Amino acid sequence: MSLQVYNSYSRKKEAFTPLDASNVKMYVCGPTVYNLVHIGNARPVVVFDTLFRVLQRLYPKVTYARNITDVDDKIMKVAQDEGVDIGEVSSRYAAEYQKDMAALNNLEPTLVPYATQHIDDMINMTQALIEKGHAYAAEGHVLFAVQSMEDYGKLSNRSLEDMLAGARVEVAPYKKYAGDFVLWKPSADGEPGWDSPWGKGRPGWHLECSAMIKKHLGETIDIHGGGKDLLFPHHENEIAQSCCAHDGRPFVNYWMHNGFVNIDGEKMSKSLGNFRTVRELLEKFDGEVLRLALLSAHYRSDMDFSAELLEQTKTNLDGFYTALRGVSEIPVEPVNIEKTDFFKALQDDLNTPQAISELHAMAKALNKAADNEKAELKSHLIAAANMLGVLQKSPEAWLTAGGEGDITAEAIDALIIERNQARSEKNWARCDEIRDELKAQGVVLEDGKEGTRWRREA
RNA sequence: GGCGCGAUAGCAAAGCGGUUAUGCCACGGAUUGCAAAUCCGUUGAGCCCGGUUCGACUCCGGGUCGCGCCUCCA
Repeated sequence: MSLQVYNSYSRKKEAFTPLDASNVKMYVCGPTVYNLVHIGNARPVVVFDTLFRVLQRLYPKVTYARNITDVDDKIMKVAQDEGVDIGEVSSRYAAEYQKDMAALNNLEPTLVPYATQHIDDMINMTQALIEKGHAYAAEGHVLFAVQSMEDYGKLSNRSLEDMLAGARVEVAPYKKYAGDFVLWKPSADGEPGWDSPWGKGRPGWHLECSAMIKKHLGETIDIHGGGKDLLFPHHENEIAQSCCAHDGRPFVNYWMHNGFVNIDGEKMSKSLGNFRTVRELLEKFDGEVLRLALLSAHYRSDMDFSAELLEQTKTNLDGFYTALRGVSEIPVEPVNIEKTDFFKALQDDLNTPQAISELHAMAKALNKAADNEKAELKSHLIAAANMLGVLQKSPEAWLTAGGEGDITAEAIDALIIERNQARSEKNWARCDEIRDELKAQGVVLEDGKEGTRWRREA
């Protein structure tokens, strides 16, 4: 079976057929960089990074772009509060974002376009939209006239009437129609801005994605991803801008949206304040734990992020690493995982829970394997885990890594030597004493055929 | 008000119109000086009410509850 993806636009699972199989094009909405990101912001990154890995396995070349929004009112507010230039705020948090995403084993996208480096492209697109009768200038603003587009609202499945009926915002006086949205807005003195045919100003939020996609990936791309809260208005407006600027030619063939990360059943969001930053979670949990936890639910469903989930995920990873530790001397050989149930699960609209279940089956098979089967089974497990972006560390390092204040490896080894001496003398009382002492410090001893191993337990 | 999503065992979470999901936890057994790890096994499920069907957790209808979008948001 080939790759199937759920397309938000058709609201159906569809077979994936790229426009150009020699170069698949994917774009995912990145962050607005004005503070540290929370774990909910990390979900689309991990999800589409995983899809990126799957696509790379299936196609010779995949061009994956994930933008950075570095001009925005929230960035301006932070800059003003700190008395610095917006560039200082945005470059600082873009760097922090890069750091957090790398800690979650996300690959670098092929392209990371920045909004402020595409102002000309945005102005050009805005001009084209005005010329084609889809936009108008008013009081220093340029607005997109949604009524000029027949299919407006199709992605988010809503009609203009319905939207306006439920509108909770006042309509700006310069809008000809309440649903029109801003392509370009004026900047006051002291606010960041760029010269344009409509005066000094800055782009509206939706415009950058349309302009950057056109510039770097072309008029029509294969996959566009993001959180489901972007369906409306962001992605709806992107479609409007791009399709209308390109005389109705298709913009995106497959729209994909991930569900939310919840805390206590409620959406985590910066505005609600109930968020957990990736940075603070990384203090307690390895990036692989966060990543596997995010992949433990199907990407389209909402998931609750709890300490229990993370602890359970940590236990699972310990299990995988324990299986690998037992075969650490066995070399990895090249294997083809495309025919495995694991890879089939990923090809079925990125069914990561199913894939993880297959990972458990692989680990179990490895644990039970005869010596002559181990190399192949180990190689399969590692190749599969690579596809999910986990099990990237050495088992030894994973299982023995300690934090500050933990008993040192040297001290543990010394006690093990003493205990082995006691064992040879059958001094079981002393043996158990040492075991208990280490256990109290979170260290578990495992007596095996080839001597005593140890690992740390949370 | 409009549009949409979900409800699966103690917890997490999939597939599937009929045959064990899986993981964590719990319990039993093998193994071990004792453990750990591992293996084998057990308990335990599908919100409610109808309908379709030989048969429904799975399809259809109606409820109930929870969540989301319609405003910045991954």
